Amino acid sequence: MSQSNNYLFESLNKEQQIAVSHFNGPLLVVAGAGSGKTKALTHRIANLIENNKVNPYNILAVTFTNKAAREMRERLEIILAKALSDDRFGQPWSTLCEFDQNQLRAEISREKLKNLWIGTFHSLFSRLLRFDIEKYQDLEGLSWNNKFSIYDETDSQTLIKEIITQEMNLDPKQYVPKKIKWAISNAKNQCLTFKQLEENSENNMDRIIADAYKRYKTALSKNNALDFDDLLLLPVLLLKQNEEVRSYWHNRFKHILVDEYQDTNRTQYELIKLITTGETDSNEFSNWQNRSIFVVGDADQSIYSFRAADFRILIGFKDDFKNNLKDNNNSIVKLEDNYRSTSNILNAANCLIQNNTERIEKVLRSTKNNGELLKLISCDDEISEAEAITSKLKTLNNLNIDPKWKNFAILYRTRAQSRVIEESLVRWRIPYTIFGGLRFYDRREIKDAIAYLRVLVNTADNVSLLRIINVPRRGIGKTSIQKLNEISNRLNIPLWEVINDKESLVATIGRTSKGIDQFTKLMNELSCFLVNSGPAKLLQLILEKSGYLNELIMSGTDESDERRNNLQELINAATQYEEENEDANTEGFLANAALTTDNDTKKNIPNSVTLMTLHNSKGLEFQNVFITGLEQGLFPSYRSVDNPSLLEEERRLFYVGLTRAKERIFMSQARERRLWGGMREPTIPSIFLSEIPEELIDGELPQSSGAYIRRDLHLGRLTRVDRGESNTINNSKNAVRRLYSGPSKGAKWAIGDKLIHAKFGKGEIIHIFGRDEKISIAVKFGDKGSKILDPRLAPIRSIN
DNA sequence: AGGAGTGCGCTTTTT
DNA sequence: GCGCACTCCT
Repeated sequence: MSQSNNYLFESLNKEQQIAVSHFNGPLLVVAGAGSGKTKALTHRIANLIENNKVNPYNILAVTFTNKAAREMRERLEIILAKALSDDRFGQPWSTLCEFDQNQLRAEISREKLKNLWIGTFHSLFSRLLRFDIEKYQDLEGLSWNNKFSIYDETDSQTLIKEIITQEMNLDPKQYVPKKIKWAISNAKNQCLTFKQLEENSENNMDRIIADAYKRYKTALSKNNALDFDDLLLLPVLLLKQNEEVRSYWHNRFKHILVDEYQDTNRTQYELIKLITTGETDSNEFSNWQNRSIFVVGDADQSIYSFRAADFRILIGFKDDFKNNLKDNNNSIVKLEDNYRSTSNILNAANCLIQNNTERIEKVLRSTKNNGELLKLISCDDEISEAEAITSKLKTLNNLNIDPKWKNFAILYRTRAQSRVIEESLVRWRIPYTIFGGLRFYDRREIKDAIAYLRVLVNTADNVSLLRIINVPRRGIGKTSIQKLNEISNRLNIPLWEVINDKESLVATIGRTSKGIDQFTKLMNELSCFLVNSGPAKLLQLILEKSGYLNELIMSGTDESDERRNNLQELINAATQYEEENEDANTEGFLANAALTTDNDTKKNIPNSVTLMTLHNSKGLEFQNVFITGLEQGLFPSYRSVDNPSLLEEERRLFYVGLTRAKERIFMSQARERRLWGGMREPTIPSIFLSEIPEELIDGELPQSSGAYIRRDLHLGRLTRVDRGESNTINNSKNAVRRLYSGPSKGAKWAIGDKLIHAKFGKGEIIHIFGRDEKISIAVKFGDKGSKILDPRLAPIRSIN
């Protein structure tokens, strides 16, 4: 038997084989771009099941995106189906017709992989909560039940705004709900409760955030709702406090795999640790018999720290489980063979990323030839940049080198950059698909329809209730709603019950009660269908009986037609959901809808150029890649130019961009650019251009025009910063390099050194990160607090 | 109660 | 330049 499964290792290199055959204990797989990490993951799961005889029921495989989860499941199905092919049909997989292949895959999926948990963090742990949330004992006595709604960013922001303005009576201009939301989310992602936030608060703002966090939590509980962050935080709190629940999941999941480990945040990390070890204090754990934790990631591709992802978790993996390891050296495997890009591209990427201080040393080894040089295109302004890209596209297409538009991707740092490029593509009639933008489930009509479903499932959900109470119009205005809300709060009766009580309603608000009566009647009628009808039927009924559809038909505009189409698509999605899930119900569909983006369902224009942000390009590959807007203040972003750790993240983003390309890289830069519709401003070429060896670059060279845009720290405004010397620099390869030689080149810094900064004034060095040329210094500036600076870039000079 | 008009503020966004 | 959120007007 075991012999017959060697096929799992046939197509793997040595390091991949080590990763795949790993069985007991922790293993970190450092997987460079294009090194076949999905292959390692899927083959390992197959190996666990086929050779180690692990029950799929005991395996937990976690990803960050639905797309990655789906891809993993599909590839796993195929691997296992291949193994079954000989037995079943007496012939190899590749010779089977598509129908037989699909049959076999369906069988694998239905039988073998039925109990395998593979999915995103959020979907898997919301599933866990559906089982166990009622066992959670909150310190403040708050509770949830398993019909909970999942609030998206908009829903929770609505709630927070209400808390800030109504409950706390604060000025939303001074305390911007979006920022408060961000701060709360950040705390939740660090696994911090509002109490901890309160204790650590240093100023008024901190205290207000902690207070808002507390009230927000109460409000969520009142609505029987959770936000995205709670789907991870609550399981952590629950697993910590409830030994029984913890040991149940610990005993179930004996083999845990995490993809894109560099993107985990503290809460996700805690979660993984709790389930892996089954202990609240992981240092006590040592029994790795028939148990493993297998994480795959690349610190150099960590680009989501602004969402609280912390790649130091990956770097620290080795130490996390150190005490428990028999053999420390076996806890890390590096996949460095790259099967994607030419060696010129990889050399450029390797050199660039060397400039980062915080990383795990690794290189990308090419398995291909040199290929072409990286092409640098320098343009007058953003319009000629777009034109230059378009003309390059046309040339390559006409030369018949790459006769397909789908082989091109145009990447940019900010969405705003796409418009000019689109205009140019339209002008030259080049088909393109723009990636990202408004999510399907973020559309107004979709959110409305979903809100109806949510209220039917969970009548406590006031955010949804208030969204639809007057949609379509029932003549229920702001004042009546305010009154009803007041009654609800005063008497501590859920809003739904207040409006569902006809008699007291007439007594309190009189005439407007007619519209509300209409609404509650509708909802009561619809709720009869909740148990016996699936979500598709229910949606159909909602849209018909509420008059929503009618209103759209009556208005008859293009926009309303589009909305109707979208609603039809929502019903189709519900139907599909029912078909794909045996025990499909409306609750499940709602969870699915909340946690699904439509990037996968989006209709792509066939054979078109792809436009997307650099962030969106992670995990993809293209034959030819354009990286645009390589200017200081744009890429790297103006928020990062004088912050070393943010700059390192921008550099990783550029690294991600470079490593998307198989054959060719085009980098473009404009000497002047119009930002936010203002004046055209001269620019400085991106520092990253100077970090790629000259001999790898072919191109018209960037001219520096001597200014870059950055945020003025005092005014909070964007200002143009002149660099006197840079005007004199002309067309020379050294131009870019010379620009960054900065005022403090060659200066040696030590802890305790005193210096003066152009903006922050006098300060003292309290810590030094990195060494040699690549240091950053932590400086304490009297009342301005501490900053981390790059001594090569910061406007500083030493004083003694 | 709801539509038109004005002013402000601006990165990236797996879920 | 553009979206949005809030205000004022009807």
